[in-house]
Amino acid sequence: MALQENVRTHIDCGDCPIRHRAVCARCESDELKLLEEMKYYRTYEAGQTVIWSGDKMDFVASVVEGIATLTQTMEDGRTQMVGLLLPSDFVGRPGRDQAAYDVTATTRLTMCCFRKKPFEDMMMNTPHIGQRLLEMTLDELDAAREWMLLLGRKTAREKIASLLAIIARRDATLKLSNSRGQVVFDLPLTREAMADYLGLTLETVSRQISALKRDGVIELEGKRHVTVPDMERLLDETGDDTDGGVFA
Amino acid sequence: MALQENVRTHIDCGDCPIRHRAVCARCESDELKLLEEMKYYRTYEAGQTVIWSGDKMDFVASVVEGIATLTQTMEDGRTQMVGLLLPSDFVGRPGRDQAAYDVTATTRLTMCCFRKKPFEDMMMNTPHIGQRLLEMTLDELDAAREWMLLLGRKTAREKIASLLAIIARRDATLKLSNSRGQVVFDLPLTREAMADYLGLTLETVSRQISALKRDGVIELEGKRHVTVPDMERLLDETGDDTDGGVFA
DNA sequence: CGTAAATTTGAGCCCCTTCAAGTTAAGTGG
DNA sequence: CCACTTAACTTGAAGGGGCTCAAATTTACG
Repeated sequence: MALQENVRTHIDCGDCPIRHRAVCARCESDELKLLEEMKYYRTYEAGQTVIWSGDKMDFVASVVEGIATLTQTMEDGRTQMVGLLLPSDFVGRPGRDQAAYDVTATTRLTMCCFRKKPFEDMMMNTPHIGQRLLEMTLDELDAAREWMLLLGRKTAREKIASLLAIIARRDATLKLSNSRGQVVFDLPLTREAMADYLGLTLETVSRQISALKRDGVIELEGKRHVTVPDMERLLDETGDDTDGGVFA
Repeated sequence: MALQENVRTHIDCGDCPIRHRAVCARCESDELKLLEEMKYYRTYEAGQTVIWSGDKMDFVASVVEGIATLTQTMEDGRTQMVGLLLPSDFVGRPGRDQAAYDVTATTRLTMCCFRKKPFEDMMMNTPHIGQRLLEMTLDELDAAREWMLLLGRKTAREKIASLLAIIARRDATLKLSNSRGQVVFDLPLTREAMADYLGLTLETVSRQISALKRDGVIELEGKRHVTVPDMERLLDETGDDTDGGVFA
């Protein structure tokens, strides 16, 4: 079992939970057939490293289930998370054979991997994959730029509120709770991972979470289970446009 | 002349200085012909706003000459630059009709604009444009992530050194000076623009530039003309891997 | 129940910001 | 050509937000 634990039996693309959002979203059934042939599943335990920066990558992949992080590290150990990978997100870059970032599973993680060479060949011949990948990459670029604003200009309190709002919003769409009422979710990240995401120390993260709790913006059960009694109130704390934008 | 100053006569794609690096880089001559029909040039003076965030965008464009910035602003005025647009860089997003960021010319700027609808149609039919755009977007995403590390984890001194190194390196490739010896260039940005890029105040930028000058890392003539006597030394100050990477 | 990891909390300090003033540089009109 | 104006930049002094170092507390788990 030890050796086999990160190998999974084959799943039919038609039954895949990320079928309509992943890089394969636009593929026709004949294209899916080709993908079926080059794909394989791998699973990782929480905390396991999926890829080390600089490693040779002979595959690209989609996150099927679980959460992973993309991080960059300086020589002296300073670490910055540069991406949070959720189900349907894409890992790896066609045309590059060495990983640029560390990829780490923060929960149990299942990935749908494609052997790189066949995948690249397919990208050349079928536009649907490249089109979808472009769309996803543009979305990621927008997310990265939003994060640049957070890292460069927001206060610690605003940073925490922003992170909580993002997680809350994501969970709200999944659980279809009324997004302006009470929202409940579990933090998928440790305080240290949050610090690495927000460009803070873990102590500051802890202090600001305590402060938000003290001020009634959030409620905590244990360390990870969060209740947001008033989403509007949390959004006020992020520093972002409140109205959500007639134009946005 | 006032009304006409931002309109330019037609330039043949074959003679275009960014022909081999822009979004059109992979196009065949028949594809270029199609682009010729939907393109037009516009120029802007230094300081002029090209697009306001939220504006309706009926075109996408390539920077032909000059430098522009992409910035995001919070309600209270805090601003963060999220991109620096150099010749051959692409502006706008196919499939989106409202600008997500402010675009401002920092020098005299010439752009090659494509009417959006025809451009999008062409992307559907000719893969070369989409392929190149994907490549460029992935590069931008990498740049944005490198910037996240800078914003989140670097000190003010390291931030300044990193910015100078990027500009120096870019100018070095253009002027083919020996990249490990003396490098000379002009800063294309004001202190305030640098501050907005680096997530600092303009006072801190000024102080750190003075400090680097005092320490002999750079020499200044006037406010904008910079000489780097020892590029290696400057790179040491950035906090990045010195060796440049056997693996990188 | 015991150990280690995750988290919280405290105290002091330092880097960067804020506020303020002074200096340099680049026009502009007389 | 020079006074005037304004934007860009530099420098100083003081304060604060987040960091560092340290210890206590909670939680997870064998």
